[in-house]
Amino acid sequence: MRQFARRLKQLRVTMGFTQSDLGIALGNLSGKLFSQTTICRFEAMQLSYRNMCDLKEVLEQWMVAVQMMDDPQDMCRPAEPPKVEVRTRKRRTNLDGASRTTLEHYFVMCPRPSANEITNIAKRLNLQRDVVRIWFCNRRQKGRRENTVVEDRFRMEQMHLEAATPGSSSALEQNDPSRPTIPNNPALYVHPEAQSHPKPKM
Amino acid sequence: MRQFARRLKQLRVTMGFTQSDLGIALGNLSGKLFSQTTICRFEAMQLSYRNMCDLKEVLEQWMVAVQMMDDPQDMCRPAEPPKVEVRTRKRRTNLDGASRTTLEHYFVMCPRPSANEITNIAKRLNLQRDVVRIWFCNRRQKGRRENTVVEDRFRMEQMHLEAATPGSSSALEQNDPSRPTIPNNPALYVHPEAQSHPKPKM
DNA sequence: CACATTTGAAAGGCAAATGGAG
DNA sequence: CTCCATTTGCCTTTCAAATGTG
Repeated sequence: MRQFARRLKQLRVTMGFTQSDLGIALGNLSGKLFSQTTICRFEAMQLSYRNMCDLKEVLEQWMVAVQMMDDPQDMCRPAEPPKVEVRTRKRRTNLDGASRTTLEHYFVMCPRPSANEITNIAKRLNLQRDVVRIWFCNRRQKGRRENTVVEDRFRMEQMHLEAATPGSSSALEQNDPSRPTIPNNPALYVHPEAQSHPKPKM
Repeated sequence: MRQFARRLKQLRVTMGFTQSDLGIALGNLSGKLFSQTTICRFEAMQLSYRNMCDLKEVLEQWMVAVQMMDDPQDMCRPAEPPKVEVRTRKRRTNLDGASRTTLEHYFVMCPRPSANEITNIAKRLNLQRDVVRIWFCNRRQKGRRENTVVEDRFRMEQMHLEAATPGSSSALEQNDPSRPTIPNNPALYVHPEAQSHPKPKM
């Protein structure tokens, strides 16, 4: 896998593609378009193993296709316009600060609005209903997460206090596989292959 | 100006364009294509005043064009392929870690290689000659910059020492308009209009 | 070439969108 | 629909490549 990521990057660069270009190329090659960010993560192996595997497939397709290309340089770059309209994933909405504040306001008043309420809020903010619905879902999720973290901290403090019995003060502090300390992407544990290799840093 | 930036962003968002989209749109509208980064900076007013003014022109063009568009949503998005070939600015080369290290190595040996040496290095690294030449230019520039900073620090320390004569210990320390402490973009001082407004933060 | 400036590729933060299960 | 885990991307920022002027 690590192998593959490396090869991919190499090919990409020698073909003069940016991560962004590649993402677009995937789009009008197999209909699955990706952002520069995702390509970046793939190359840096910052995705879950599953995720890596899924992406690997389309990327493989691309690698084959590109090498057969007559015009070695670009060709995939300008993004064919008439092609597929398979845009499956909805474009990420970008809520502006104002909308966010308002939503937040609604949230504190009622974190779980009814279908009707959602519709109203959406109308008032001039947003798609689903955007609002999803926002509340995500917002709740966030709240829960934060609570969890707090609890965890609390729990940890307790543990520390209780562990105040100096039995074996060996520096094995960070041996707690039950909560890996990784803040954001909790899925990113260890890839099956990833054994030692303490981050080659490049 | 601040006004304009705000209006631009608003229009962009309501038209469903991302910063990236807009950059591309400018490309196949007036031939001057910009990265998402630049658009971001414009909206955040993080460019020099001059720079802002220059960009403002093309952006104005876009604002007009978009509003006349039949298809309000996209249309400018897919990036027309046959259009202009005016790609003036060279695509930014992305040197990989290895090349960089090697170049750095050459640099310590000889920070100012002759034309021939440059050609050789380029050949050896399989890079465009100009890329190498420019790299050395920029590298020297960086070196100088760092030296300057170091010297400045040194100078400041001296000043502090000398200022040990407590004559008027009023807290006017940070009144040194000759060196504004801004590390990166030294051109980004204050826009003519920018008066107070201590960063609206959004 | 030096120096100032413009500009962008890649990476990071935050969170919007998806998908499976209830 | 909700919860929860996960995928994915918009905007941002950093570092430096490219440009322009003298």
